[in-house]
Amino acid sequence: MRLRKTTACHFKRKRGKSLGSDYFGAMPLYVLPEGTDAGAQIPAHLSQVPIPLITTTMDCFNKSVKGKVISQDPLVSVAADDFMLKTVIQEDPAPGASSQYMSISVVVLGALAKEFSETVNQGDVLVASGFTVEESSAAQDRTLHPCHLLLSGNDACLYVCRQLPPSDPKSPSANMKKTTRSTEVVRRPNVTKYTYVKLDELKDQTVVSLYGVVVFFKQPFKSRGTDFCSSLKITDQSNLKIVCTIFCDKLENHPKIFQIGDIIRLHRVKAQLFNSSMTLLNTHGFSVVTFDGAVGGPVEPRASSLHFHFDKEDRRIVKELRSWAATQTLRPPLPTIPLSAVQPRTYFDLTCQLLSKAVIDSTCTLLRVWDGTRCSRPLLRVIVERSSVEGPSSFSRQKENLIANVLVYDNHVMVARELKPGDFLRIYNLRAIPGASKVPGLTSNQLEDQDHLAFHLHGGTAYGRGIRVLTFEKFQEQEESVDDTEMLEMWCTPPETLGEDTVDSMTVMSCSHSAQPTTLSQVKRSGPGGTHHVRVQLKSYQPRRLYQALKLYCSKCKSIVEVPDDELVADLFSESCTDTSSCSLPPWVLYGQLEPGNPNCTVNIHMSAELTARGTPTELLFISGATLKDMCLLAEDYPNIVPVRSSEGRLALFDLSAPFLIRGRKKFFGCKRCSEATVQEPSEEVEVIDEKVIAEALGVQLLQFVLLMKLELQDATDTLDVFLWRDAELFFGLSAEDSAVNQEAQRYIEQTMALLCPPEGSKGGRPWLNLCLTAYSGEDENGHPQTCYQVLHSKVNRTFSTQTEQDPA
DNA sequence: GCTTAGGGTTTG
Repeated sequence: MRLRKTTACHFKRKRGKSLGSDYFGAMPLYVLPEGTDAGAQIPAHLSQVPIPLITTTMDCFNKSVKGKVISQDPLVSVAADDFMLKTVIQEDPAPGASSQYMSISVVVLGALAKEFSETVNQGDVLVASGFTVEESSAAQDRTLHPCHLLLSGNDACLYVCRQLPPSDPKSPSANMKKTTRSTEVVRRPNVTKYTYVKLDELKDQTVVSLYGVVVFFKQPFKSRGTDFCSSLKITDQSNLKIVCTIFCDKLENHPKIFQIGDIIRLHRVKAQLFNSSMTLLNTHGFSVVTFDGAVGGPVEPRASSLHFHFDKEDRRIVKELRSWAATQTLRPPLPTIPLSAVQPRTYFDLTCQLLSKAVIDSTCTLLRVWDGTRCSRPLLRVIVERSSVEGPSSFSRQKENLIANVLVYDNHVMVARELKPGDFLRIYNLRAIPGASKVPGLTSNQLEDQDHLAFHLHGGTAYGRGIRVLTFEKFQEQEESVDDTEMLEMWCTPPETLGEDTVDSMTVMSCSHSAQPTTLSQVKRSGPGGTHHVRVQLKSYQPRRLYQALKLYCSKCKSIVEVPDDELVADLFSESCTDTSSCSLPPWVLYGQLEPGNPNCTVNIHMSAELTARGTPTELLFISGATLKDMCLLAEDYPNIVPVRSSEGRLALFDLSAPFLIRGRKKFFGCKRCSEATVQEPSEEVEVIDEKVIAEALGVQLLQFVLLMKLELQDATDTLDVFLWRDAELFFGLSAEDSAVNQEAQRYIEQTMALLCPPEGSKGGRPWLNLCLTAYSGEDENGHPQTCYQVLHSKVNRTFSTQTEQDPA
């Protein structure tokens, strides 16, 4: 078994260091040797839960779930260096057992998802731990569990047990027995070394693999047969231009081509002579990967299949083709132009955001879009019935001036049906048409708009005509090339708030900086030392469970430590209960015993002579021989309980793994590093006895409860991990100390996070947040400098009501 | 299992 550091070790190493963004980073995936029994290799503290018994209310601590990988979706890149992957695992049914809910979806997030995609094959046996259980929104059948496992963050852990191939895949007898599907199941990495041919080496009826530069492409369109069809033309250093046709029933398996100049790698395509020209057609086992064509840009494969071969040699070929292509005139001078640069009667590609849409008739759909720029010509208004509009049916006058009405026809109507308001689109071969052209169902008052521009996407796929929904990264890439701050602002502003007097936000800032709002990509470029105001959405946050966000902070040595577990504390106290050795008492102590509730224990009470002299003997009690439960019961009646024990014949405090003080429901802890604890009574001068006074008297460096969360923020330009820590109490409007003991407060924080980051697919979407960020120099886990970010001076627009609070400790 | 399309001189 490949051993990795555990998250606990990871944490320990970080103690006392400034907060780096790796704080929640390490997520292990263990690969067990082939053929081993997964069960024998899994840590013994994990107890396996059968898949049908999984519920959202189960305690996931030290639990594991085991199953065979029966399907895997491709790795989804949700942001730079952040990934998501969905897989389904299935448990072998016990003989005679019902087959209900024998399989469950597993959603893996972050770096673990990437590692998973590179490591795990269908058929492997998986053991997952450190997961949470969520209700699944996916359509369910009787075999698939209505919940899914979420593996995210620190505790997520996967053990992979490889299945040995049933036999030599190359042997003819094995091939006879196997279906196409099972060859995929046992596909091993690194078995095939591909050789790539140049376009002038193609021979009729041969199956080859090759690289090329895209010089023409159509978005996949529905063929008359069963598949979608992608049609493209590619070239390479041989300067031949070859038409390539790809049939595939799944859209996601089609080449992800965004623009002319993209690099494409094709595996297992067949060369065919057609009309005396060589053409290429996909054949069995076909796969495709594409890359951006920009010289010097990152070589990031855009693949749909989970298993694809990619190595240094591929990287070299991509770079070589890019350099070659740069010397050719392949790229159109303007790949896409903004609305502000559109000329009447021209065809162009438009990158835009869909605001609303309306079906006009069976052959025509209206898309209302904008790209943040103002068209130099007035835009045609198209009036449609309110009831047929999906999305807002009207916008303010100011917004209307920015909105282009795009009429899409025929085959594009089907594509338009799938679009959702808010989607970012690229519309290829869009035509700008002046005047009130005939639009089905339009009223005569449209004639007023004779000079106004309308936009048509004609039927058919000629000239690459089509619509593509842009992924976040693609949009971001487009964004980076825009050097117009006004447009940046537009892009970054949610449509529903632009131009309105009140800019809604779930948060308000209380800082005095006059910083102008900026984008996350600008924040990233600025480096450490600055303060920034951003308008963002909360994409995700860690940890998901509030108790994991509660930490203890030492203001002296600046370290952050975990809150000791109640069970461990209880064990410590219980252990000392059995210790009956006597000890000498300090001269200031008055001693008494309590009626033993438990015959094995003697609860000893020690009081301060000073306080007794003042007439308040029970204001501070030093208690030994009591369990945690007893201590807590005493704390209900006495304001300050200090747990003590006998150590080497003397009265002593516990090791600081235990609370040094219990006040009501609150437990207070001391810093192990900064405390020199001894049993002492408070000095004479003090009037009010509180945790600070007691800590000082005992030589304990008091630890402060803090909330520590990592938020992943997003806007249209980028994503950014920031910490919520120093001002977390301000952010939520309640104290971390209270939230440690108050269930209402805990629920309030969890509800607030759910409001800021509603689950996928919920109504209303993610709210926008105005936040003040500070950038500072921190360290990563290797002690290398790294810029970290914190949310400061920002408060959620919500109030925690303490009315329901019964016991304010 | 086979087919689909085979770029294109757009035009509501």
